[in-house]
Amino acid sequence: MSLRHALLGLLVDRSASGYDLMKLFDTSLAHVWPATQSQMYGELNRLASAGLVDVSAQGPRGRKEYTLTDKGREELARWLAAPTPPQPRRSELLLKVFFLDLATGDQARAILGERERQAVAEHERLSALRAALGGDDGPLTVNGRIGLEYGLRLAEMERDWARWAAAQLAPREEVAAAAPGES
Amino acid sequence: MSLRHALLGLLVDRSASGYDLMKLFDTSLAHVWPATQSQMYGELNRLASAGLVDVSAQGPRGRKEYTLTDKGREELARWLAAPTPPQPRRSELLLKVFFLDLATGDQARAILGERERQAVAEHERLSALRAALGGDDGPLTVNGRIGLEYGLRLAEMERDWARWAAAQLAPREEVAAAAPGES
DNA sequence: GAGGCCATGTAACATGTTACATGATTGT
DNA sequence: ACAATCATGTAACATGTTACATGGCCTC
Repeated sequence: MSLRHALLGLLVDRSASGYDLMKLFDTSLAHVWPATQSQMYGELNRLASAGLVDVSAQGPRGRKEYTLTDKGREELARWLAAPTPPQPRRSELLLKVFFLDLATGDQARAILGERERQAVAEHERLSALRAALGGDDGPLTVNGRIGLEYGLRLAEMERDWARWAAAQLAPREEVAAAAPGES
Repeated sequence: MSLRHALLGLLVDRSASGYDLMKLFDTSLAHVWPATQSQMYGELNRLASAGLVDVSAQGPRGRKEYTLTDKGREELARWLAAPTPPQPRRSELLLKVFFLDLATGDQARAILGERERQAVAEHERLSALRAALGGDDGPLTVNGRIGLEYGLRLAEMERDWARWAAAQLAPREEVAAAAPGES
């Protein structure tokens, strides 16, 4: 239920409408906690009902500006202090790897090769982002850099793993390729 | 919708009941694709309706043994050959990191320290598992080792990242700690 | 006055979790 | 006969996705 905390967090140093929060999300949190527009408007209403935010102003087109309440601030603090259980990862890639012997050698190489490319692309994307951050060192930038670093390291790890895994596959193929020639 | 493919995959080289599949899951796939009992029975019924599996035998206590059909085999092959889109990661840890400046220094250190411990524990668990696999080299063991290696590398990456991140935090603290003394 | 953005919402559906319900069979 | 295990299922709820609906405001 952490979309709730993401929204509370964004409201800490500014009041904003659902629409504003959506935009903020897309340019910041989207990569660690994707959420759709539907979800956000729904959650904001629930947040208001629960008294964690207030509708502090009504604007032009039915615009509702939300402001964090003390109760909301408390909830956010509680969440930050609470343990973060390791969440079970659901990975389609690893599921395919589990059944890799059901695929042809070409398919297996394609699966790993594709992931390697994806990881490289992701790494480049994040590198560019980090470069754009520049030498700033405000608290927000420090946080951002720490999160970014996670993504960079993950991408490197996946890239290297995919290469390694493809190499593990190779011997099997040599055997399969040699056998028909020998018979 | 990959629970479906996980079940099809498990049925490739054996027929089994829902109960059997549940057990198999818990001792193998659970770490890459967690699923509950409820979900599996439901999915098996849907799989049977769709003609991807057959109820090949009925046993003692209403036991239904499922067997993969040709259509099911095709669907599995199709899935393996289809691209694996990188799935957006939803990470509560990274969400907290994003808001790390809202926490006290102690809280921030606790969050990262806890993750470091979790990563170390996970690494130990997987190391033990790998040791138990031994020197076998059947196709299943090769797959298993590749998946395991992913987990090991991920755990190492998280451990190192958490240490690095904690170090990034330190300067901020020194400033905060030094300032009162200077005044 | 038209197109683009601002702004919020609903409906239908898919997926996943927890808890509960029910009962048969097997081994001791 | 009792407990453990086998075996399947339903109900309620939470979360998340996609698509659609509706309309106001602003700028050119």
